[in-house]
Amino acid sequence: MSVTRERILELGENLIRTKGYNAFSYQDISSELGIKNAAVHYYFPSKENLGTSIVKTNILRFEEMTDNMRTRKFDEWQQLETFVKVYIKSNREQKKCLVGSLSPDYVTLSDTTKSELKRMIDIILRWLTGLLESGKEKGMFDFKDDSSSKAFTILTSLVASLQLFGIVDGMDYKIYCQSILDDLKP
Amino acid sequence: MSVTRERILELGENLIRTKGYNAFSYQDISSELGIKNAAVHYYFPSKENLGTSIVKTNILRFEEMTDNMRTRKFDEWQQLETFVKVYIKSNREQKKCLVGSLSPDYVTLSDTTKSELKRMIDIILRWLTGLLESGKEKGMFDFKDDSSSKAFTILTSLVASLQLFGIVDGMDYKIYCQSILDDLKP
DNA sequence: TTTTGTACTTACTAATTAGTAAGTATATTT
DNA sequence: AAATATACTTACTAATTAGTAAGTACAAAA
Repeated sequence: MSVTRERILELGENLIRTKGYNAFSYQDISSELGIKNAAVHYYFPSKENLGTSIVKTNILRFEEMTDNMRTRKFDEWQQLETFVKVYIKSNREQKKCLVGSLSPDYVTLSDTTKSELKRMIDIILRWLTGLLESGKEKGMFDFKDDSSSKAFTILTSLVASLQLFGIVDGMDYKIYCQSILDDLKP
Repeated sequence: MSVTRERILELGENLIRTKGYNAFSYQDISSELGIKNAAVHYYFPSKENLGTSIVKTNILRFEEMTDNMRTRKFDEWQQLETFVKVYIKSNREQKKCLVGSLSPDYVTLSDTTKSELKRMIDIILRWLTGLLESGKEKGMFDFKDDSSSKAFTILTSLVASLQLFGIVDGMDYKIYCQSILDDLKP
């Protein structure tokens, strides 16, 4: 794969995760990479195409992470902590996560981007639900709700906390994430 | 106050809460109200001005709600339930809340809109923290964390759940909100 | 050596954007 | 009756947007 293509993907993702989908333009990308606007269209004919590709890339990255944890036989706590660390890194870089960046703009996205985003959220929730379920069975986690509700609560907490931490001050993100994890301790 | 001005405020808020700040235009408002684009500028010279006015209006509305609950001597559970009902109504109308709509676009907002949004979030969090604190003292609520962390968790859950409920299916928003409330029961 | 494919640039278009300056109709005040 | 304020419209500008068609430089394959 072309290095320029990968740079566009990476920069596009960063732009979505800082400015949002509807606030970034092909000019933002081309000027940053020192190429012309038409060069971006050469790799990604439309913004819809670029957006969809970015989501697809993120799905693959997530699946690589979970596959990797499974082959390395991470237990439920280790897997959850690894997952949370992704958000801690995002917060350190002053970025939102892709789900938290695109979801509020859902109605303005094209059908293909919509369905990839939906797929991404489904994949994350399915993984997290399974993790909570098996962790609960083993007595590693304790919570009242059913696993899919709890998965949804944890995901929404992480997603929106990245959005709000860029605004409110006087809070420590790591400590906040730790409280999410502590809440699951038996 | 002019009826057109109020219509613009209401429609602008709805547009922000459905399409997002960077996806709505003065044309969206003028065509819907059957007036000209310049008429919107007559009431709100700039988009920044309109955005800020919408946030200010929402702060007033929130303060009216909490003042009203205080004068009617609502207990902590009643107050929390009333607060949650605002989100249930939003979800029914397929809208996000204003905080959840504007926060992801924070970096793209003007300074005045930024500071009003920050003020709105601070006011909500301060109220919710106080509510949780006094409810905990009275033994009505039970939770591990400190009140301000718990307030933050509840707000983020509500904010992001409105964003994600528009995408994932097969979940009942009322039941989800109930599980947030149940979680606080002693 | 010619052809072909890759990776772009040049040069544009049509649409949309926020915003403005000047005019107009109508009601209210003086 | 004249002046003034309100609530707009008309008619525009300058900037930005996504997107395109045609050309170019260069390397690799035939």
